[in-house]
Amino acid sequence: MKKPNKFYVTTSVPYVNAAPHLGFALELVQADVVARYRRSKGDDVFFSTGADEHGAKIAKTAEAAGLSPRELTDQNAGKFRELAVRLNISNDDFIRTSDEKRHFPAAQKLWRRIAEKGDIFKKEYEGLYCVGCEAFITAKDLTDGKCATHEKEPEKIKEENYFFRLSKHSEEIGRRIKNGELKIIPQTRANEILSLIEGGLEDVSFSRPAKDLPWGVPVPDDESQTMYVWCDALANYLSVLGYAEESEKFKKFWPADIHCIGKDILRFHAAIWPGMLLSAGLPLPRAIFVHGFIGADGRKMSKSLGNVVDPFGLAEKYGVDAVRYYLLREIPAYEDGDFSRAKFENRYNGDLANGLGNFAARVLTLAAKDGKFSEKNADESMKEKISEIQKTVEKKMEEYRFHEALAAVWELISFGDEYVNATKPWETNDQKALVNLLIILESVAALLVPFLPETAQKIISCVGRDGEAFSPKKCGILFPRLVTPPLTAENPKP
RNA sequence: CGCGGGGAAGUGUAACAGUUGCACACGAGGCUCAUAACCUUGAAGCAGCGGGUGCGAUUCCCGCCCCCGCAACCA
Repeated sequence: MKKPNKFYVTTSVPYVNAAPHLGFALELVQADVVARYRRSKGDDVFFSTGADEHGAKIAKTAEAAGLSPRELTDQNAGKFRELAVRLNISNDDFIRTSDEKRHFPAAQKLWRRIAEKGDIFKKEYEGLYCVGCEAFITAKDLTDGKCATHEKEPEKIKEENYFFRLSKHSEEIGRRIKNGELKIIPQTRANEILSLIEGGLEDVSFSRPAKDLPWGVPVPDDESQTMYVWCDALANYLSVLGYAEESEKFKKFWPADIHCIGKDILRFHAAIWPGMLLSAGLPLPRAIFVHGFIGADGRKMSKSLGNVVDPFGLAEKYGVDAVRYYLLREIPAYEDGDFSRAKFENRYNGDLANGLGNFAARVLTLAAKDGKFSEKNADESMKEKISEIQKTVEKKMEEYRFHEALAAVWELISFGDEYVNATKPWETNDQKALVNLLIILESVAALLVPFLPETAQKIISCVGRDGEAFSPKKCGILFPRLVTPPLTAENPKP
């Protein structure tokens, strides 16, 4: 028997400075589809997500809320964990960077490995420090020599930090990306990062004085310094597997087969992270999948605009699979997308209620009347279409084009609807047609398992296959059609 | 000259050097198993602007305009 492939998929670890929003829900759902798809192909999958919890911003937010950083991050990380549950995400683990037992030793071990290679060095850093921001700022934050947000002149401060010699690995990183050992999807993102590397990567700041940043992972053998984000947050991909103790899990699953990330953190994952791994002598991830951002009503989603979409509320109102469907179908996998109530309800009614739901209902109602069927009565007329769609879905999934994979599945639904109209089983009671329809419906459901696990399962159980026999039963309404008041001049908002 | 992405029916999208395809919405017809759903069919785009190369450009090249990201911790 063939040993199953191992497959390690991750989301990034979101910064838990605030409650999760729809953008991270997108990442979770995309990674989940990958994980479920690989499992369905027989791979041995490990799927991790988690939370990035350190840094000055968290410390500040906590203070403002009258909480300790620990209290705040417990609260917020809890929400992210809950989001994964709510969205029916099949992650195998959830790693928190504030986990002193699991994460700290891994991050510190990685640091030591890099240090042993001579790639960490101390350097005096001189910069403009704004007391209001409690952070270093750069020239672009200045207006008339003053901090744009606090209207104060920044002070010149000298600080001693550790740096990581990223520059040394520049060429090798570029080489690996070019030859496909580190694949970046989509290609445009690879081009972007390559052009950056072309210019040579600069060394990056790797620590902060502990007095300024007490909330973080201590630098090994130097209590006066705390790790800056890179060696801390990125190390989650190792710590979740038990890197510190070289566990079996780590040996089996590293390197990651795919990191799912947002475009904003591409640089860190495609430049700094590979640089660190090269230095530490660890294999590089095989691929990085980069999704875009979700806007709301055509604008950027942001707290200050007050248009942040809450994924919990959506799941509550429309159901988990509806949210998953929207994210996977409406948002182009490689690009930015948009969320609006109208678009959501359009997709819901058009594709889920009228499309999938209605097709399932009509087939099952027709078939349930007669009770029992045997696959032997099926003919070949629709087999070709089914296998064509299966092939398309497979191909699209290999390229992580989730929206196009779903579009293909809906082609099969449409084919099924046409088939019902053409064969008129309610009139002819044609057994062959009914079995064919059950098989089409079953194929649709099978293809949807990674995308809409709940719904797919429901359909599969209603189709009622037992070996070659089917005993279908009515399924109830899968997605009740939404009735919205018509948009009129007097009533422009639903 | 910082880097990159994009401008196509009302909206959203795909492919492509050779009569622009699809989806939703809209019009007409059909059907009645189904969630007023489904099927057929129609109308609707001189492809941001200007130039170049070609027998021929939406597609390749150049310039411009507009939008949007990134520019070392916003998913």
